[in-house]
Amino acid sequence: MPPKLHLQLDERSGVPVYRQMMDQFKYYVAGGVLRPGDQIPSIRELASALQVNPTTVVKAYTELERSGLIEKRHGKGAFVAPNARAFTQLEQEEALRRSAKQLAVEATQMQMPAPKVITVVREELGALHSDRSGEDVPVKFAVVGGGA
Amino acid sequence: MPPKLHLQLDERSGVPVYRQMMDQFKYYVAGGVLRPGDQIPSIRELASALQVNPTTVVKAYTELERSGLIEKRHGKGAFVAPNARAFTQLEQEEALRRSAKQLAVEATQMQMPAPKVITVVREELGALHSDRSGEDVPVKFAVVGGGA
DNA sequence: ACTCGTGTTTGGTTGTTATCCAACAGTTCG
DNA sequence: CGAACTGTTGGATAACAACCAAACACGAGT
Repeated sequence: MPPKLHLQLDERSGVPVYRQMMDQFKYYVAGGVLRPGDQIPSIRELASALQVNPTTVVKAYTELERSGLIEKRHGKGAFVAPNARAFTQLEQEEALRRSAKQLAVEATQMQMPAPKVITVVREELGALHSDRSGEDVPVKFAVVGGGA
Repeated sequence: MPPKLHLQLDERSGVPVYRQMMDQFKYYVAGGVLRPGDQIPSIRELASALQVNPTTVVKAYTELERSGLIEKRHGKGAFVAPNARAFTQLEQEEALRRSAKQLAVEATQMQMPAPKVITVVREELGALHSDRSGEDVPVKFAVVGGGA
């Protein structure tokens, strides 16, 4: 029972596409949305859905497999590895801290007051939480361009 | 009177170094820390301080000049362009929204509750605000590795 | 067997990123 | 002038990212 995934690529971020895909699978596993044994999109399927080259997905999946997070099975598909485990709350915090730090650096350089930063973050969180469209739509994966 | 800058490179972010440098100069100008006419580090000086190749700084400066944010003057140095202006509060919010969105995506994928996200953001903001060491140190630019 | 969807592999092309080295040229000051 | 800064330019190398295309191999179903 693979859950609905919502992978989001930002072309203008400068971050390699395969890295973005890797990161987001990691987050899904870290948060327990994706659990051991769950099937994830096939290489061709994901490549098609995200409009990227299949070899790019291959690279992401290969790296994820090398790190032990997923398993590719010839002829069957790709699955979350049996021993892949969700992060503890502490680990999740540390994982999120990287992005939070980047945000903090930018905000500080712009001399933006903390309350305003918090407001923006709240808004973005809210935007995603309310974005539960596609929940019972017959689409497994939604591609959302960078939003800009 | 160029203010003290605190440029921070994260090698593991996947974002090209010259892009990181560009972004941070943009933020400093956006927030009014860097103002028109202010001198910014020379190419060689910045390259040395951040331990990157001078040509990498050249690329960043050239792009920034092309976008009208700075000016390079042969033999004299690099300066914030006369017509470079700080962002309005609304523009600052929009600029920060990009990073905030990325943070929100990750948090959501990890199913992290909003309050916990806010807490982490607050902590990182606080860490930078208290990090005023090097304020009156005879160093113009501090290099801070990705922090991890 | 056949077919379809799966992962696998190979080779090539294109463009980007970043490095290193070297030389040239403008500015300022002693 | 000469020294010490500055930006400018060119060539070369290496690694990486992403694309494209074609073929090969495994699994499950008909």
